[in-house]
Amino acid sequence: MSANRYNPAEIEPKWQQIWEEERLYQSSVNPEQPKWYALTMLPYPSGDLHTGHWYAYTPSDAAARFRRMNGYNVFFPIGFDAFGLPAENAAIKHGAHPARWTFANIERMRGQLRRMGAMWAWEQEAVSCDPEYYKWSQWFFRKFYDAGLAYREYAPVDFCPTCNTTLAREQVWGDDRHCERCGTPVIKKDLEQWKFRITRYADELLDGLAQIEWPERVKTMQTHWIGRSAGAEVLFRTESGDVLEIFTTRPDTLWGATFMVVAPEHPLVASITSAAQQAAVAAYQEQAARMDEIQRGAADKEKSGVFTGGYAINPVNGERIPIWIADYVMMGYGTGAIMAVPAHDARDFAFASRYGLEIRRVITGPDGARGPLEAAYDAKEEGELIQSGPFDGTPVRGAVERVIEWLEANELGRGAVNYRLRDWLISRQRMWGAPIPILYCPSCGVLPVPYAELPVLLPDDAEFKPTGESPLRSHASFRNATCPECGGPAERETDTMDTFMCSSWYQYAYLSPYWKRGEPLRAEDHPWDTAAGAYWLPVDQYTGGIEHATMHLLYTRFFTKALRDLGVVDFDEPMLRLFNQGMILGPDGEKMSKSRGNVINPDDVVGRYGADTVRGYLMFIGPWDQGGPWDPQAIEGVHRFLQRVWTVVVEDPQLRQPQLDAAHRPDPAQERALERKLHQTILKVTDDLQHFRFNTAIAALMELNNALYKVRESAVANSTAWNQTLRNLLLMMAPIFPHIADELWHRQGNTSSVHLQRWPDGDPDKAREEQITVVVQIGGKVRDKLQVAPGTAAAELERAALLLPNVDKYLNGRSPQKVIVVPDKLVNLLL
RNA sequence: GCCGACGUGGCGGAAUUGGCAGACGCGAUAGACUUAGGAUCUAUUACCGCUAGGUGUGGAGGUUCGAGUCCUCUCGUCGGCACCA
Repeated sequence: MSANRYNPAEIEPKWQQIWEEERLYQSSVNPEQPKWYALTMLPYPSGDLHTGHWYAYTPSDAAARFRRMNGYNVFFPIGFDAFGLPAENAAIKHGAHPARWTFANIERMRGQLRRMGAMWAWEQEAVSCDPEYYKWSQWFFRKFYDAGLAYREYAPVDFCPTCNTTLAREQVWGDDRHCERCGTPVIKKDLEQWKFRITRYADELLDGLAQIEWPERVKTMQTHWIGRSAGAEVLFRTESGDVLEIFTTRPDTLWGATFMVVAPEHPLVASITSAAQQAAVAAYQEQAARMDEIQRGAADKEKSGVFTGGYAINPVNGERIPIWIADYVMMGYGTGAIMAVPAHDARDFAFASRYGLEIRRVITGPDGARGPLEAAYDAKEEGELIQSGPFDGTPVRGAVERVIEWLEANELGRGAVNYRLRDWLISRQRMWGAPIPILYCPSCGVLPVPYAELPVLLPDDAEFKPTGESPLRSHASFRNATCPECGGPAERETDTMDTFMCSSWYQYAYLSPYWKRGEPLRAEDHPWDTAAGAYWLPVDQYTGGIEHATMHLLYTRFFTKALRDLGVVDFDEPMLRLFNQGMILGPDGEKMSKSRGNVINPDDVVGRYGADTVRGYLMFIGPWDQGGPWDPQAIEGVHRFLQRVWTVVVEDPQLRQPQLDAAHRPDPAQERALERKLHQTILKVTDDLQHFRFNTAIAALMELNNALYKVRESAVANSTAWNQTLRNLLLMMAPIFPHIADELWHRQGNTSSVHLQRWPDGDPDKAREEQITVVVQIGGKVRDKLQVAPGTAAAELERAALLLPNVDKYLNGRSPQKVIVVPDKLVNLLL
């Protein structure tokens, strides 16, 4: 009897095994077939799969399966982003090598991932901490180095005191500038660090957004992050004759500059400062430097600054204006110096108000106002320039461009563009990452490790101590090397690469994992199988969380553009389409966390309901990009649905008694109704799945099954429509509920997998209703309804409406002044 | 402070171009079947009202024959940026 009950614990492992044995999901290059590279952000092997993984992966699997049934050759790989700090922390705690911890976790997670029943191409799995993987990460570094895209710089950098490493700017989050990983506020340090010249691609990273189908949210975040602003660089001079260059987006307000502000760290401060102001300036500089360590940019803090005692000459009008230092001017942006135009800049206005500096209006108000200002007026559209020498009377709209031309003609400045984006800092003072392949030779200087000597391997005997320092620094045989130039002793770089480096190219690694395994590398190698790349690349559909908007998703775009310029790829963007799923929350609507005690363990729920139910429930909660709370009761609904599908199929009257009494002929109208419902469902589900609307697709499947359920005891169950509906229901369930679909598919007598079938075609003619309801309103209120054939003419609808008894009652002898008829929708009679 | 998204039953959420608000599911209520039911099946379930009917998509206005959907203002929640000149 048990064989006839829905028992996911029995059928799910069975089908997973069959699929794997039959290599059902391994796809290979086939030029005859359109390809679809479906990619989902790879997991970090933290040790346990959580509900968030299920929420990210099972819908993306359903989407990939749907594509496959629609005739695409789908490549859907998986791997592990396996470098990172937790492994190192575990090593310190337990004394085991990070590799052991990592590979044990990977092994465990492979099993958990398999239980999802996803169509991953496991044979092409890639693990980023495998030397055969990171040798290519190092090869890319070397390529970037040779191309001038990787460089070393001594500069102030963000440092996380908990992770004991520097971070890229993208990895510092929030108003308290905390570490993206551990939440600790970062501090500033001056250090020698390796960076990638992502800023070289700033404009292209902006422009490229136009050619990819990514969520606007992500595009906006990247646009803001890159922060392109156009303006001018203008050459001021100090009284002592030094050039003091400023950047401004409003060169049209140059005549309104009443003072200048330079960053406290500006190199000219010392020479500008007068003897009398020296003490005050030094004190302010010291205070600013200290603030840096704590929090310089506390947003609503009142502006402060100190007069240097020095003056500059405004090149456009020869005026002598005071130079101040203030911490609201940053050394890291523009030139670290600004002209202050308090009349037309809110920050300068606040500063000038506090210190009693002149506020000179140089743009009239929209109404022509020329009087004193109560607040900064920064409009660019209305008004004209005043007190601006040759530009008096110039409309402010377009004035920026005209002033730039004038500055260039007079050699006082030039048009310039600044970006908020900074170069990508990739050095990490941690052991568990890909070593940066660089050597330092006392006589030959900084040298890249020769290609043939890659990879620079991580030692397997490193000592892990809770000192906070990378074990590579104290590992003599790692650190001591031979100079490839002079053969003398050299020292190895002990910093490793940011793990975002490894994940910037993993979509390529999957094509031919561990390419050229064991072979020495050469500069002219290609880092993956070019035949596979030519067919599969770029990625057609990428899915993952939005938290990577300005990290991974920016880095991988940069990486691809850099590879294109190196001749490695021939396209501009790595991922053509992106979808960001939302976040699954605990039953209390809060983020799942151990401390809150609201964690749902996927292993438990899979054990109770099976993977298909969990998959379906996660997709049923709501729109995938919205996320939402896990409701431990609502999952029952999806489970019941599967039970009912099971019952309909397994207890199919035709399976029990194929020849029903000839007297029990199905009612043709009922049969047509079922067929209609089927085609409506196919059209709906097809459209929904194309757009990741799993929740409404499942609702439609439930409706279809309810329709079947309602007539299963009737003679309709002995009709072609019934058979067709049952068959197509299973086909449509296959992407979301892969196990039960295949099981029932076989129980229906089919021999090849449901996952090898073509997606059904919905027929709009068969889906069309025979009768539709047209609402009859009087004065906008629904008073009656008409049942008519679709497409009934407006005149006919109006005539029929006027004959309705309710209409007669409400009109009460009056005749409508106006009649609005929308065919197939409504008749509105206005009095 | 700036930018963006979102506010719909007790709950998660549905609603082409403006055209029957509340699909589907959870929960709830009643009944059936049962030794039992936290299984299953059937019915009901936005709110007020005995009915007729009225009221309802965060709030206030507006456009329209007609607004969850469009416009203006406003409140709330979430996310991004944070003196970027």
